[in-house]
Amino acid sequence: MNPPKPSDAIPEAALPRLARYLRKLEQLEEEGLETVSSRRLADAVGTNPAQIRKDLSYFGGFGTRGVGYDTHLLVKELRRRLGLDRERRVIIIGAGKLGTALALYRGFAKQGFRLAAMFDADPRVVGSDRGAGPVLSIDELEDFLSAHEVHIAIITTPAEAAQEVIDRVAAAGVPAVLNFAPVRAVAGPGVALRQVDLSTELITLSFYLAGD
Amino acid sequence: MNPPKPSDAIPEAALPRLARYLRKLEQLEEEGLETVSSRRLADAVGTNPAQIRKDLSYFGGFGTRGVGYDTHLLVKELRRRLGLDRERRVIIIGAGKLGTALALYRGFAKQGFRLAAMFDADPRVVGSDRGAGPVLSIDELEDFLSAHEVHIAIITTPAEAAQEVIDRVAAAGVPAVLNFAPVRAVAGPGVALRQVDLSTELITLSFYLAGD
DNA sequence: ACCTGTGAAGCATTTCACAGCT
DNA sequence: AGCTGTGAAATGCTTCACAGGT
Repeated sequence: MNPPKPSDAIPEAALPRLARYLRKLEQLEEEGLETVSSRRLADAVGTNPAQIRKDLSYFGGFGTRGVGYDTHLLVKELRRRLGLDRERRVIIIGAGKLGTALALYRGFAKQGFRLAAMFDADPRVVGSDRGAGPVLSIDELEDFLSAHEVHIAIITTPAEAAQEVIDRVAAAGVPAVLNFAPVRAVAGPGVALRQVDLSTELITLSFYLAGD
Repeated sequence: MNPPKPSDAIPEAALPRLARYLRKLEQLEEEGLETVSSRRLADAVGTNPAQIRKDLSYFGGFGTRGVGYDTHLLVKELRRRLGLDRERRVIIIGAGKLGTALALYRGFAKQGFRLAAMFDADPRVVGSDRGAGPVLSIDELEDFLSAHEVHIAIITTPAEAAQEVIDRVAAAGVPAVLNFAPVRAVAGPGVALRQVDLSTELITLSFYLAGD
């Protein structure tokens, strides 16, 4: 009867934009704006209106023709669709300078991410407080993960340790990993893995300088 | 989108990959591999051979048919084309936890990036040593930039300060900026700007969790 | 009059497939 | 035989343009 609809998923490329729209919308909401048009939002985030409408349409049309989008509703819907309507528990593995910097990042809690624990392998660091209560030993990782549901693991270990740690959290059922260690890690299916790589960013910039 | 495009020939999207190939090739070179095929490299970095050949072809064909690529030559050419065959001077603005973590990152120097100075606005931080000699006052920024050529400015200030600082370094002639502050900054033409945004990364991961 | 939602056009990037060199 | 380099096809993403609702 009904032809099978090729469920056109939301393009990977749209997600970072939707996150940006949300951040701006929350700001506009705080400023008391009740309604926002795609043009208004596009100007505010530096893109074009068609892009905004297309991106929002992946989550279903919740605008009003002739008017625009209800700011509150749009924020609420975006938060829900992006999975930000519930608390997300995060752990940081690697309590060095970078891990500590991320632990202290305030924008964290603002979007519903709660830092549940930090881990480190160095006995001199274990037990100290880096912003999320006492740093736990990496030996306690599996015990902790079987006692607490954790949604995202942030990896800020040295490069050599990263892949092993990722395998361990994945095996313990953590469904998403953000890797800051400067290696290309891999994760099995069912685990979302994103990489943030300083050296790649610097090299990309370096290319645009190449003619100096 | 953001950085200027000096050469239409090479897609923006290929640059991070080329940086990754380079890192892996340097590793293979150290292991004594004289020659590498696109298939071998593809397996090592987790992509397919056609992608590798296409990407390398943007820089001109320096492989040998029937054989593969000479590892040393390929490393040398990639380094040159990516602008890594000369020293790049970098400053970090914002000597907080994140700026300090980046300053201490060892992989930095390995690719020819030299940290020339760090700046901060907080008088309690100015003068202390965070890994690149004494932290300078942000008031000295313009003086420093007119006395020293700087290729890349890394911004690790609070969100509120980022845009102003970017305007200042851009006005002083710094051609590339890497922004870690959680705001979407803008830069005029002629300034390459890249953004690294923790909160966007977390939200993107959160989306893939949305059905929990 | 204004603004959304969306097919379709226009671009960009990735993958295929094979000619041509070693 | 093996592998690169590359047009061409396929796929994915962005922008256009307008029908349709307020």
